[in-house]
Amino acid sequence: MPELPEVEVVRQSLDKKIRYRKIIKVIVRNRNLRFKIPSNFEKILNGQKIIKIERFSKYLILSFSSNIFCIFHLGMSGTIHLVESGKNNNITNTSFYNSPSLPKKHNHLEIFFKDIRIIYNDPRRFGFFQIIKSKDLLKKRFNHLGPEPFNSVFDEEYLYSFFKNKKKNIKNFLLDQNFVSGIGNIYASEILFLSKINPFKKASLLNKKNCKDIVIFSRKVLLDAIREGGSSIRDFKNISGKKGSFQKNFKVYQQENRNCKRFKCKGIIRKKNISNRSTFFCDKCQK
DNA sequence: AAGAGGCCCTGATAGC
DNA sequence: TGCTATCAGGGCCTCT
Repeated sequence: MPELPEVEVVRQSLDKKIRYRKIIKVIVRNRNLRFKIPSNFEKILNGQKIIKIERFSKYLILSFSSNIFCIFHLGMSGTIHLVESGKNNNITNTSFYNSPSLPKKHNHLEIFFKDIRIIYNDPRRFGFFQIIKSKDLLKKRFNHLGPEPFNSVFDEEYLYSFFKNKKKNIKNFLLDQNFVSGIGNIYASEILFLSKINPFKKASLLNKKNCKDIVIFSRKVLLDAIREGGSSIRDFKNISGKKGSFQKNFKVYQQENRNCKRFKCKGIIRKKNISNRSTFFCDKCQK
């Protein structure tokens, strides 16, 4: 479900609601996620004070005052829900499940604060929670990931030299988190459209102008999407249940058979699979 | 070493 | 009101 913009929207809303708060209770209802939630998870989190909520790529990071960290990932279908109700926050009270905005199945985890709790829901279970015990280990955990598009390291030269002798197509590189972190299947198609690059194009064939455009439009698309509250193509919502609106700005994603939106372009938007992920592009203006 | 392919899971939707 | 096939915003592992 979430790419960098959606995860950032979740981070921002968590920051408003739970920063500086102390965890007073943790309930794990289902430990089965990508990695099993360890049996001492509740004990470790209980009593921790959150001093920061950060994000790297599509990962969220809770920093605790005791210098340990909890990282989590939403996978394809993970969502965080906020329950703000002093009265219903008694842990023995389950009536809040009747709230229409809260899912009834697949609630894996609940974290309680004074007057507030957050619930992690994940039908497909590709998300996960992990405890990281030091700053060094946190750094190591993300060591294999490439820079985010916003990082100054992610520039024309980085792309151009990275692509040298690479036979893979450019779409796959945008999805390769070792090359660049945070871009997912939606934004990859959007970035390539704005850059006028065909998603099937071999990376080694891209010139410097192509590389520069990818840098510029990666940043633009992700920033615009964050400003719009993310994209809600199925049911992405921020933690308070508000939908994002960037899906209204899609130029190619889910626009199969529509006319190309580029000024004076007579092309048609096509959908094709690349590595089993649907890929949208204009058959005329993306070379 | 790079790259292709499969797999982890449930749910919504399309087509018969 | 059935069944089956396909697809979905991610990432990791294995094989060649």
